[in-house]
Amino acid sequence: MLSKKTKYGIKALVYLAKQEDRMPVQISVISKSENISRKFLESILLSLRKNGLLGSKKGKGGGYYLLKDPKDIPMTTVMRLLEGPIAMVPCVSLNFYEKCDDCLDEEACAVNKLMLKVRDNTLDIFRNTTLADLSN
Amino acid sequence: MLSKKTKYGIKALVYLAKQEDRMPVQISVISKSENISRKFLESILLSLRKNGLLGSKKGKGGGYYLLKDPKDIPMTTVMRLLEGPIAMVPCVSLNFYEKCDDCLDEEACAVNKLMLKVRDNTLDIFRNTTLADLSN
DNA sequence: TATTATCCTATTAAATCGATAGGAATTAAA
DNA sequence: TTTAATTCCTATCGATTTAATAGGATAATA
Repeated sequence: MLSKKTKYGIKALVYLAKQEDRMPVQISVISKSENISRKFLESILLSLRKNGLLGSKKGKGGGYYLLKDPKDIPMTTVMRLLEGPIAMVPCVSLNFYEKCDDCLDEEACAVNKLMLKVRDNTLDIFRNTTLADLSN
Repeated sequence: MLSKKTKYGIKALVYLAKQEDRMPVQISVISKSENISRKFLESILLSLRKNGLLGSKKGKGGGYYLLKDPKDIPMTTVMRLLEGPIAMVPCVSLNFYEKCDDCLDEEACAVNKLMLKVRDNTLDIFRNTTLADLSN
């Protein structure tokens, strides 16, 4: 299940992607428009800034803005920052790989086999969808 | 992320699917073979029996067995019983649909749009993979 | 009757999630 | 130079979920 953090994060990023200019948008504006708890959204945007996706400006007229063109931000990046691994099990994860301790032979594991297929497909979608695609 | 319950459940089902005969297999046999906590596995198999996937027999020589031919058990069934919804958000779920309370217009929602694609692909894989496929 | 299993309910420790609180730091405008 | 607006940061909290364990009830076999 997708966490609310991820859900809200995507909505906020799409909101920012829809801005023609790159003027800062205040947290409260986004939170009202998207029905997201202001404080919660604050922490989400902060983490997206720390991870290099957003820029921010303090003080009056401040807010958050995208650092790159929406069409250059694939959903793989967004999902990994917000939700973490795209794979459903660590043993098929590209960026967060971990061996299972119960599993002796990864090649022979049914879960591994199945979830590898799912990951490949999901990855394909996220790679080929950008923030720009979602904001049209 | 896949829960251990689901992971263990799939492994146990595949183990049972590999049995040529339909003789009952004891929990402890599976738990040792697959490195799964015996008590935890017990509760998992019990729930699979209550949901009509497994049969059981008590007492000496007892255990669990599949009620159907592995090739007639698609992973959609298995996943829904063990993990619940296949969709990453309730608003794109076929069997567990729920409206988001923050979302006014589902059609216009970027998360909905994206996760619908993911669900379609994942569903396709689960529909076209049976327990028999995984036990080869 | 003894033994071997599943059945059932309850409990628990740890982790995660979603949200909130309150003030520090910074910037723009009056 | 002051005031208002806004992000920044850390800490905390309650609720839920997860993974696992415990212990006895029930049933089947030999």
